[in-house]
Amino acid sequence: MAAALTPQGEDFPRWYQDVVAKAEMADNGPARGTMVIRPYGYAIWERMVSELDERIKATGAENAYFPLFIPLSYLSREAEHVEGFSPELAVVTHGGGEELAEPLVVRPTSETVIGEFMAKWIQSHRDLPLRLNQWANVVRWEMRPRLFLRSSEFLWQEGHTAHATREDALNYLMTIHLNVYNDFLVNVLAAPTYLGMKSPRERFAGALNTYTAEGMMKDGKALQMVTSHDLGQNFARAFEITYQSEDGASEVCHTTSWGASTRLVGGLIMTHGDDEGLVVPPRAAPTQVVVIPVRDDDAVLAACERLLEELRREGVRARLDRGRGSFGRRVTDWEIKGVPLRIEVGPRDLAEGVVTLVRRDTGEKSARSIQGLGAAASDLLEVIQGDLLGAATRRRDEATIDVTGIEGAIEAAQGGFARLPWSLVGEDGEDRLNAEAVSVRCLTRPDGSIPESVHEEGLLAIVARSY
RNA sequence: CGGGAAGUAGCGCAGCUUGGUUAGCGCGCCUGCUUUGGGAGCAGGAGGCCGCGGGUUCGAAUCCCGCCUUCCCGACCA
Repeated sequence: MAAALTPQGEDFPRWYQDVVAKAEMADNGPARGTMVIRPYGYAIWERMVSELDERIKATGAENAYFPLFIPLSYLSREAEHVEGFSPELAVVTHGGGEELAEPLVVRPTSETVIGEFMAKWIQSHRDLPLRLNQWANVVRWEMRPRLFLRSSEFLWQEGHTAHATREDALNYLMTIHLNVYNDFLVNVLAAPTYLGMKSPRERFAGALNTYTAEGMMKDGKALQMVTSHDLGQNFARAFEITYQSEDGASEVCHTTSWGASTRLVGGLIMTHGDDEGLVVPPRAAPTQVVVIPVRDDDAVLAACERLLEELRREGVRARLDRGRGSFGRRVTDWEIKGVPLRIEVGPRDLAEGVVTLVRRDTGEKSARSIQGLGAAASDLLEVIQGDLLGAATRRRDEATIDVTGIEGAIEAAQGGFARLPWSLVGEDGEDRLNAEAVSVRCLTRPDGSIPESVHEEGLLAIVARSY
């Protein structure tokens, strides 16, 4: 059988492109850096949206929508913010056939507009905390676009909150980072990460601190999966987001922002994919089980239909694939798309009262009784979910090497992550790493927990090549 | 944006060096028949502004200039 995809070991970037194309996830758009997300890719994104949205709402945030066009002057109000973003801004100078009095930027992120309206809506401590989230597209001009990983326009969720105290802001931010993002990454995407704080040079423009979750891709490079920012009072001062406290004094709010984007789809591909294609963890899969009749035979099709109904009764997202080409063709098509579990139904199976189950992650085949198959499939999906997390965690741990200096870190980063004391890095060390295309991905405590400050004693730096 | 490579049918490519009939091949697609337990077989068929624009020439996929897009390596980022 000819390989459908370039093997990962031969050329990983090429493998990635092949998967995106052959699994029918996305195409390049006509303008440089733009992306057309095809139904299958979008269905995976919708699974992510649904899981994230549910968790976000559970923390008390509400969805809203702010405009795509932002007056350029808004960006300028926070000095570091505009400086950080100006290289990647798309600016609209004309509208209705005339030059605009003030240029509009196409939102690269919405701290500024949302800040403006928070200032308007927040009067009293009784209005706090204000917790907003929006699902939107944003534009950041990219020099080197890659489907899902770096596109000039992408989809994301951006949360923005305002709090009375710094303590409340930080507590909430940690709830988002751990109970929303990390829970989603671990339990839905089966993607273990290193949680930590960004080094000063890697943090968001205008933030006091940025928290990250760094995933390890199968080629050993890091991908920032999500981001959460402690904005302190920087934006609150710039946009005059203030409130009157219980004792009547005027106080400046503390704000946060946090986001997760369509980049997660790229992260999913590179976390679990193999030489046969995509591997989607069951909880992230739009289709969890595909039922394939081995031949178009009335008895077989009838059995498939009954099976499909039973699976759906068990809450399994299942579909039937019939008639589209040969059996082998259908099998490989679904393998490339990474559907977690395949059920093959043929006359020989039916004669014995069984069907054949095939796991996408291991390729393992087993015959199971048709009786109670819905529940059995549902259980197996959970096993697969757990096994994928286990395998990804082992890969991450095995490819993380403790080193004692910059040289060792650069060497280790050729095939995975390196971990070393942050005190050994410093400005100079970070320069040397960056010169070798290696960067400090995050700072963590020795026990893996997230520091409160980059100045804490004993922090470790996780360094790697990255996307 | 700097360095490198490339754009010819939906996808992958040949043709270009040395301009010259209806621009080919594999896969895919359509029709029919036979098939179907791991990318099916036979027969017939459809599909091309040769990336875009300009130039040279009697004549351009082929030579020259500009632009656009894609891929790889760097600096920037979700």
